[in-house]
Amino acid sequence: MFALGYVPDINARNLRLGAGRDIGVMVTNLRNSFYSELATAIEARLRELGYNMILATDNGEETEQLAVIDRLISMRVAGIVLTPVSPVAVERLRSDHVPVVQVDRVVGRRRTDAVISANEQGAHMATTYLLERGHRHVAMLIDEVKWTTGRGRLRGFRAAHADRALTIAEGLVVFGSNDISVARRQVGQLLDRHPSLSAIVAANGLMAEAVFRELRARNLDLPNQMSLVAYDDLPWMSMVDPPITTISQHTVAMGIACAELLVDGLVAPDPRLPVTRSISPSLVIRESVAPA
Amino acid sequence: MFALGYVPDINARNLRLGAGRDIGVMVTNLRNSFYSELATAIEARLRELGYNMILATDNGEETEQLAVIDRLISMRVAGIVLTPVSPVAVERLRSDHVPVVQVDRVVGRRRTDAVISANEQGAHMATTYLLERGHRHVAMLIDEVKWTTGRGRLRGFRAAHADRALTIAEGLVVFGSNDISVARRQVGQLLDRHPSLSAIVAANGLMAEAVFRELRARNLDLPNQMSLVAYDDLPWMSMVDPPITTISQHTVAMGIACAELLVDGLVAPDPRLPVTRSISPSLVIRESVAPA
DNA sequence: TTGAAAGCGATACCAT
DNA sequence: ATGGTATCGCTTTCAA
Repeated sequence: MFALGYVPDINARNLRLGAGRDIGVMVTNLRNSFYSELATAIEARLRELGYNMILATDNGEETEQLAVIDRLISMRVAGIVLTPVSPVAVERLRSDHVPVVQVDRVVGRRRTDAVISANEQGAHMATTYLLERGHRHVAMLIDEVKWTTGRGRLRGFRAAHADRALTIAEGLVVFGSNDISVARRQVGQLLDRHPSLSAIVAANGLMAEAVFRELRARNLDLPNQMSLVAYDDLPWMSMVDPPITTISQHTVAMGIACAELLVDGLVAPDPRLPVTRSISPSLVIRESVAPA
Repeated sequence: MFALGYVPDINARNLRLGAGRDIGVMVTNLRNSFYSELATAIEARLRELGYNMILATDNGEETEQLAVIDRLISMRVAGIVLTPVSPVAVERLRSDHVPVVQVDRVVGRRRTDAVISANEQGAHMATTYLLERGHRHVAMLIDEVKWTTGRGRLRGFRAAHADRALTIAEGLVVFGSNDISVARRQVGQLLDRHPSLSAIVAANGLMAEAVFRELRARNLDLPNQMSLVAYDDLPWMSMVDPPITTISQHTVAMGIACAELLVDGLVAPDPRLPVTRSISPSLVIRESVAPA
């Protein structure tokens, strides 16, 4: 009989030490592969750095996010990485002196460490790619502008037009629902009302899916009758015909940055100023864009 | 100043009580949406039952699985749901008296609670659907038969032929690599060597992707030159053209069953015999099959 | 070098 | 009812 079977009690250890080597990671959900890839990358890097990830989801709901935060605090995690939903959640962590890294978007007035994608730059690239190919009636389908993510993407879309002294016609920025079937209907309306439209920028994976499905349902030829640039490189985008040109956010790099930034703050002898790491996205060119 | 800011220490509580209301859930990875959907469903049901999920992944590696198990045991979780990799992992839990539910596959001689999909039945349905449409040279592309999952699916494929007194030609069962590019090459060889082949059953999502990509690369008309039935209903399968006919495992139902089975065992006054819940899959008919 | 004891925070129990 | 106290297992400290 060898010592197999004995496993130290982490609870006792954490209790004695006040905190352990667990890091809470909270994302919106696991179905969206942007989040699950992000979590996977964070976990891998944390492990290398000697920490464990405690993964939780909040469905993008403020109440759930607050509940999860309480749970993580009660576990005395050493720090938290989260896709923030509400400034009060972040403020709660700050006031409890829990090291925080906000990822994907940033909320609140007081700054914390953060890892974001350069959304404005990404949308600018996507839009410019279309304008360069002669498109003059380009729409953006976007689900929200209440977070930095959506705001940045919309800004990039506008800036790309402004750079070439082009104006965006009324009604070409449409705010899509997160419910895919209503988003599809919105795409339909857009198509009906703007016959001159020749290209669409979809501000995230779900919006891209709505556009793609509606175009196919209407038998519109992608890319010849309508061009599409998406945002986020999801698995289906390389499988469909034609494969979709899109902006990749380099999710793995973002996850690695989250882990490193958090641990860096943890081991720092004294508090430093919050730092924001911005990861540049890139355009992955496939076949969903044709010249106007 | 109200009582905000005080959060009880779960570590102290768990230490005192010996175990808490945390349930460990271990799956292979989070990128495969079968697993992430499963985890999501388990978490939702656990939460309703008053438990928290601690999610971990093991990349299908025995050493990682054992390490994760130690970590979960050291946290004194009340029980564990896992997609098992190795009998020794399960035996380890058993000998530590940790309630276990095996999900998706079952390992080891000693039985524990388990939730599995009726793999044989699913593959039987998929194969029969093809045979009924006149296909006589049907291949199965399968990644493994070392687990109950793959063994069941292969058995179903064989049984469907046997039921109609049909034989499966030499070389029509091909063991595909988990590396998608080598799996594609294997599909290519299959196609080259068996010109009479008219349909393929892909035993999981990855194998289906390999078939789909190789058919498209060769400009083979799906379904008219080659029919395909997949296993697992992944997001891309409804987006491609033609959409893929496949076997849905009812992942959400499986997750719910895991949570309920585990909690049932937890609250039972005294130990009961292990129970296995088998969830019947169903065929979702789309457009990747044509008559022979 | 080795060993004994204090203390972390929540809980259960017992005594008041 | 109400409050004081021992206890869980681990780490740290202090003494022998």
